[in-house]
Amino acid sequence: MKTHVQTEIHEAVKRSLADHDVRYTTGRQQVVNSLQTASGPQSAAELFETANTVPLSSIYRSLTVLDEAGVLRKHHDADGLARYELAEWLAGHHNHAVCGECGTVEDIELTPGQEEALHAMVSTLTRTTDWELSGHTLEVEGRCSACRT
Amino acid sequence: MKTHVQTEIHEAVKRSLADHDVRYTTGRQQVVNSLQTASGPQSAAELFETANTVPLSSIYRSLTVLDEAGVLRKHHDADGLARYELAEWLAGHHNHAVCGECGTVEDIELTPGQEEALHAMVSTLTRTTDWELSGHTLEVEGRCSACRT
DNA sequence: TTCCTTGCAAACGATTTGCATTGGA
DNA sequence: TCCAATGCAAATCGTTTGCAAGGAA
Repeated sequence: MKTHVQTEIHEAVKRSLADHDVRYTTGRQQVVNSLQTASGPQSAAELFETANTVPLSSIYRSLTVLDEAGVLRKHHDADGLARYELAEWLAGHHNHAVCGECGTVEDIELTPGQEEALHAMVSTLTRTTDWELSGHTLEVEGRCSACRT
Repeated sequence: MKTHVQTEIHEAVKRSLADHDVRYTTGRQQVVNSLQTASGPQSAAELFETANTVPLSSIYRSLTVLDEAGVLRKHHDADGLARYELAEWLAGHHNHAVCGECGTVEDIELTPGQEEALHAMVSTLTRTTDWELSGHTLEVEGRCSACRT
């Protein structure tokens, strides 16, 4: 697993979309650009402000297509609002710290050793459940620096 | 942190609600009962089916009140649907397996040794972030037994 | 009595979709 | 050319809320 440099990302996305028989149009590129430069997961409304030449409905459709192609990772904040970020294979694996007070989500990185330990942990679960397990995320909760003050 | 036995739970919930100056009505008790016996986080619609003497809007209101009183834990599935479960201090700590295909969430328990390892991991994070960390959940993703067939 | 709570229906808001038009391979 | 993609408006659907009736302290 490795992180792609910015210029590589569009190529990688284009390939992924091609595999799904969809085009990498300028509207979709704008969405990827915004997500790439954003400091955290973005909602459709936020992306609409960033790239306001693209109508909201198109942004929703772009997000859906990109998500289905495995380019994005979708999650929801405390209010249920959908937020997207580039998928792990594009932006790298990371875990999340969720603020119980304001709902902010911040990316957290573990040491390779810790990630390895997590991975081993998940492996043992394969034996105790009848699921086919593929990935993991450690979600840590607490209060972010802003809410602590 | 300890798990309460079933009969204790209602007492604990009643006390929590009293602290927030709200009553523990029969409608709210039904919601807690359903959550208690469920195998995973429940949506308002699912709770409505289980306790269909209580109208949907009341279930929503009960969930909101119980959540604000710290009795419940709220999260969202892949489709953004809100799902609730009893808070950890009532039902005990556990982790989640999320099916990437159907969105089902199932509770997973780790061994005490694994939980200890996770806890240690979170402790080290306290030193590398400026957050005040309080809890953690390991989210494992994969395909549930039903979707594998 | 005095509030809190409930039921019902109407209102909301994020997201989706129908359909005619546009645009890229 | 041909079909995917777009824009706009209308439709969906989970969730919230206003208001009058019911209930517990």
